[in-house]
Amino acid sequence: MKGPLTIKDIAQALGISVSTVSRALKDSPNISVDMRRQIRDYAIAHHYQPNTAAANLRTRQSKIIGVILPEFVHFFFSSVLSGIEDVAWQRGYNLMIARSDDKYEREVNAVNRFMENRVCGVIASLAKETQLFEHYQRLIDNDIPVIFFDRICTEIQTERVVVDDYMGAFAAVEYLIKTGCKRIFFYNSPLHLEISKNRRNGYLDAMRKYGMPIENDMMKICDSREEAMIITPDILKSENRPDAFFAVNDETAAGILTVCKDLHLKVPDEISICGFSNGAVAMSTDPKLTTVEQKGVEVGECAIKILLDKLEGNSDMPRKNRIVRTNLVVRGTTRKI
Amino acid sequence: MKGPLTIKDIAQALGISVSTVSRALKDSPNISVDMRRQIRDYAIAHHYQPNTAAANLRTRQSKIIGVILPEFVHFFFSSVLSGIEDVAWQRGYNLMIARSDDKYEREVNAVNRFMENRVCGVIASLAKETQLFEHYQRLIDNDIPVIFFDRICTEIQTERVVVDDYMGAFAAVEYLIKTGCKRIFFYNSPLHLEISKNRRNGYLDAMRKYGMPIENDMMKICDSREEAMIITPDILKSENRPDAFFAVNDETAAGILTVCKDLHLKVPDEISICGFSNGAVAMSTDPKLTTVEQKGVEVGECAIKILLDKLEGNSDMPRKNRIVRTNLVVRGTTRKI
DNA sequence: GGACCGTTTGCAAACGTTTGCATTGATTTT
DNA sequence: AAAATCAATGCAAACGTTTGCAAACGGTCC
Repeated sequence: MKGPLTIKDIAQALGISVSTVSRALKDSPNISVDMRRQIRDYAIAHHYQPNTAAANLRTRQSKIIGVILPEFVHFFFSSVLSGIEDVAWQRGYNLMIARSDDKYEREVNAVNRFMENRVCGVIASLAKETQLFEHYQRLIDNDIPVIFFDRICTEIQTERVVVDDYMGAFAAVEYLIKTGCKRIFFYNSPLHLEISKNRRNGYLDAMRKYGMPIENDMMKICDSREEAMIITPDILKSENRPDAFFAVNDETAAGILTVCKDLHLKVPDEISICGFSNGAVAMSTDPKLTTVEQKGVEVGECAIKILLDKLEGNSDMPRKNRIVRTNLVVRGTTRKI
Repeated sequence: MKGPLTIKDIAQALGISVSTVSRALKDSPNISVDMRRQIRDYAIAHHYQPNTAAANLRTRQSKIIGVILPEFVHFFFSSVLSGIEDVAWQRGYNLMIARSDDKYEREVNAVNRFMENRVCGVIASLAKETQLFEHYQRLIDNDIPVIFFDRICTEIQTERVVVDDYMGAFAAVEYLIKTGCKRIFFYNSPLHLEISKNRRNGYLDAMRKYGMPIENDMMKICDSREEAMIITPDILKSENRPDAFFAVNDETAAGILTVCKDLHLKVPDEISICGFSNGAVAMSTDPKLTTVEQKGVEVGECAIKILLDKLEGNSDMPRKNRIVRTNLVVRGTTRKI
């Protein structure tokens, strides 16, 4: 019946009042040092664990931050989560987590639950499906700051942290061009995502800069290994086949690579391939994948730092967007310069 | 100053008492249907979000379950998390998450924070470093059920869910033997982990069953690509070199594969390789990796189902351990039978 | 017309904290 | 010697729920 030890129990045991215990436990200078020591000792000896729910109720603010990710089994997203966890942990915050599974409905549900649990802030990357944003607006309206990363929402006025998709794509395509590729195909994600637009612009600008002809069917919507395995063979068998692919993630690039090998096309001599992410698969293919490194951990750290600074009022920097640089990791699926 | 809408606000607005509102919102039959409708409508119209912290305080039990993982950027662990999230979500529970980073200290800290947040249960996989378990015992002592998975703790009396490491290893090694391998090396994780012992036993029993000679230096402690890249070359250059490797995870297996190719040894003709996990890298190597599939999602689902059933008292099944079967996925790094 | 009953609602205490303010002694000032 | 100051502690209300119990109401029964 009796739950865990409370400050009331401590007060009773020591014959003092709860307020004294409460203050002593937070090292208030109002309490004499030996009283503080006495209380602290008792608390430790009896494994006192403050009930944060009660404290939160009273102070109307929690130390829980909500994180919404499209997927967990995903190199980039789990890296971001690692980054978030690391600094949240250091600064005494807890993480509540939800997975949208790229579904709008689940995302809305996650937001609702976070509100019910009175998280003090939210970090999110949009589900692919999501096109409405009132749920996030509701958070903002309730003074719960929201930070978007990667799959950001431009319709809501809030901070964002993204990877430099434009420059990543630009640099990759430029490298392909400089190593002599003439016909560079681009496999991209659906275009309503900001990241897709930015990568597309990077691709296009690089192509234009070097006066490469661009045809519409050089750009495909394809962002998984499975899709790549399906659409790539036909493309490679056409008379006017590409001599390079730039794919939106490493899995897709790996799929392309597999198809190339099946068709006995030499990589990188006949076909160059470049991915995006630099996850575990990039090191496992043969040859190893040239790819754009996306520093997930850094993105996560950055997002939570912005959030915590905002929460704690250290927002000396009112900058709204933060761009984490990408960099091209050249390996075996592209030629040398 | 005024925070979110409370039942008190609703009561006031409707000129009724808070208890009526509270009961109506939980569809108590004590409240007349039109009163219930009225209250519900108002609540929805004004986006009422119950304050779970307050409710938890009163009822002394939360709907938050704590999850401790060694790592997030890890195919198996993130799969497990996915499984956990999925059924937690369906059954109305929230997830609080922590990463031990394989450090004992961080694990203890995570447990403490979970206790402070009054999670109703914990699912954990031990950090590699952990050899003391009083922190988990403290949870149990406070009636917070703990379920271990994969890296389980045998010193604590609680439920566990593991993958069938023994049979996974046995089947893999048996397959290698049946395809003609004679000298099978085994790269394992440190032996204080239960999973390592079980896989070792699977390896040994399979070897014994077929009368294969076992030498001590055929078993190495090596569970990362980097280590594999370091120790494997020497092994392959020795006069009495192995003709097969069984590795404790896919990354390690991929490392071995890379070394083999560097040394121009034909896989699988001269050397067979089998991994463990069946993650993304298993599909990306060339040839694709033969590996023991470890159904992470299933493990996660299983763990949380056991936990929730226990919490909700549907523990009609008092079984303490649950073993999720593994199965051998034969691909290109082993010969055909 | 009083006793009884069932349905619907309200009262008030509790959950474990935090915190403004009051109280208590002790010490210093006038 | 009374007044003022100060440090240390206690009182009590509040945070937003839940829930046992009492109250009110209308009706039914004898």
